[in-house]
Amino acid sequence: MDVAERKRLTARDWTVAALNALAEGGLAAVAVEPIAACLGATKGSFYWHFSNRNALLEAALLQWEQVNTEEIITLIDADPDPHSRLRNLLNLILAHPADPPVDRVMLTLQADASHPLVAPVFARVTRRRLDYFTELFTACGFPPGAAHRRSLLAYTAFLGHAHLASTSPELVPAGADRRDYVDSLVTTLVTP
Amino acid sequence: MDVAERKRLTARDWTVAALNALAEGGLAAVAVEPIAACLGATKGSFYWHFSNRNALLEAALLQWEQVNTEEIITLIDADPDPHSRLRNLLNLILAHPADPPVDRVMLTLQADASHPLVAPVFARVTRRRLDYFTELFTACGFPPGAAHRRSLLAYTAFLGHAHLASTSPELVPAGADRRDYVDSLVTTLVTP
DNA sequence: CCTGATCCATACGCCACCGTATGGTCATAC
DNA sequence: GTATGACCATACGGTGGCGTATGGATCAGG
Repeated sequence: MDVAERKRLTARDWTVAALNALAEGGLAAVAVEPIAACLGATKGSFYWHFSNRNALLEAALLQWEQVNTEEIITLIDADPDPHSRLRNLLNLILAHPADPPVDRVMLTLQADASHPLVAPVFARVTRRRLDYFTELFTACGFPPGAAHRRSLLAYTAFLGHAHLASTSPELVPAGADRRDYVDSLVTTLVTP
Repeated sequence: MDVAERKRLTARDWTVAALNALAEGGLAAVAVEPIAACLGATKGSFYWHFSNRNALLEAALLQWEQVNTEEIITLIDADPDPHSRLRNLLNLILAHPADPPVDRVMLTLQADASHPLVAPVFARVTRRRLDYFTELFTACGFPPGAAHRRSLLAYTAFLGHAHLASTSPELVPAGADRRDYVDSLVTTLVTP
């Protein structure tokens, strides 16, 4: 939670902390004073690195967009086989909540999706992810319409899975059950 | 938004307004004074009907649980054919956001799912909905394991669909596309 | 060492919301 | 008609977060 015993903070420290707060308590938790306390500092430090709360929010959102979408796509794109890419991606994003990367920010942000700073980032991320899924299904040989429909199902299943895993982790398959579930989902998405 | 020209308010008026606020702006929007203003009243009225903000929240959550889960289940259960029930249910909950009943409260509440008043209601609703899906697939002849897996896919697809429809309605199929999408989803869920 | 720049703490005013206290209004019972 | 109780407005103190101002600390270069 805290940053050990560092005396001087950097702007990045604040955006990381803000992103954690965002994942934990939603947009309302991105509050200067609580985050300062959590970092062992005060507002005086914050207002040196950022002009105001919105600037922090903006930086945190951009960082989220970068880390949690673009980096994952470049990671997955390393594999040359489209079927492998699809399987790897689903296996990654349908991870059990015990593993970290269920995208909690996407969920907590949903409540404030109409916020002027959130909306554009949100729209870009959604569009990018859906387009990538469509690209994957197209590479697997599906015609445009079918590829789009399947990408929709894949992405909504991911979102719902993240939602469920985040609020009722005990209802989400784990271990061998999870493997079976992912396998059957991949099969469902790739056949006919 | 407002309640026209009624002079006296009832407790139900407040819970309805609270539920609207919840769907619009999340848990933080369930604030006494703004809702009072929205109802054309003041706090003095509110604290006559409720002991405090938590009481209002609790009432609103119970009402949501009742209207948005139990009533839908009893509505669907009127049909004797399990396949029809499944189709009707999916057709209802995968409605286009232009139609009302996409469950926005479920989404905005997600951000504060760990709130002491929200968590139990949330857990009950999730469990109830998943159990009902499982019950449907069992009635359709699936063995327990498969029924559970399919209920999981159906419910997560619904959640993700609601999420997507709420934040990027233009990316969700409408009209004839929607019918095709629901049809293909029903087919996918009911075969093998 | 001294100085300037960087980084941060403290103190302040502001606003939004919670909850309380108190008194006013209005309908109905009698 | 007036008394009672249901219903509501106003005014108040308390809290927590935002943003500003100002000065203290710390470090690098000369």
